[in-house]
Amino acid sequence: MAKTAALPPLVHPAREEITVEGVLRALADPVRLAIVRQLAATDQEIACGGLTVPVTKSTLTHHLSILRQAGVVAGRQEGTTRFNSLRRNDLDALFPGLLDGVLAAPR
Amino acid sequence: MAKTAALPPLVHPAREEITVEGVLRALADPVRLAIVRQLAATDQEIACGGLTVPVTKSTLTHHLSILRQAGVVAGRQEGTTRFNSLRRNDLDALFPGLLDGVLAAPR
DNA sequence: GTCGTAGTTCGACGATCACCGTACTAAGCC
DNA sequence: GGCTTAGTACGGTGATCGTCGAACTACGAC
Repeated sequence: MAKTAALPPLVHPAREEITVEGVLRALADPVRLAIVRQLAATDQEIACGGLTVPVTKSTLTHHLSILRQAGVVAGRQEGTTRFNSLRRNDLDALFPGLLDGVLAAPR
Repeated sequence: MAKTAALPPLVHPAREEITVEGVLRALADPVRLAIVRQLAATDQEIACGGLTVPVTKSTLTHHLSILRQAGVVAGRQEGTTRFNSLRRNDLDALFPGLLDGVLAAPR
């Protein structure tokens, strides 16, 4: 049948749907924090394969899914590649200072 | 024998010992977030019994212990009463904006 | 002394979570 | 067509977590 629009269900919460607790929960994991730091450091999209994390692909997918559902990162599909970016605007608007405070941390 | 100094084992991490991840983990729970919000709202010490949370005393003790170990709250013993306060200075110094961002959240 | 109050400690239980390997789909290239 | 690469979906497992009740300690008042 109509074949296309193949991929992108890719659900993201609207800005109003993002909760502090969800964001905190998402950030409260070393792997996910590392992902967020990398996204924040480059300030541009990074494909899954471009992220440096000490877990397997399936676990990485899991973490990205959590970050996406929490509203921390956005995903954009292009071919077989999924580009991830930080939803800095939304987070700064909702919780001003939170992200910067986290990223300002010593490590 | 030497009778006193009865109280304060009560370990708190030094400011340098506080980690972002620990703080995020501590805040990533509805009950603990409620505790922090109450402490921030009154901006003064609150005894365990003065906190309004939907859990039993033993669970409350557990949550306060986690918050204390993470460096989010400080505990001061006085008689049988334990007074808890937010370590706002330390948190603001380490992660400027983090706490305010969390507290600024809609709910 | 006895009693009540404030809070902690100790299991224990159920739920959630992070992690993995395997199997799978989709796109691009030969 | 077949092959490879990018990433997801599906169990499954072991660990951690939030919760509770019961037993306990410490202080204060009577």
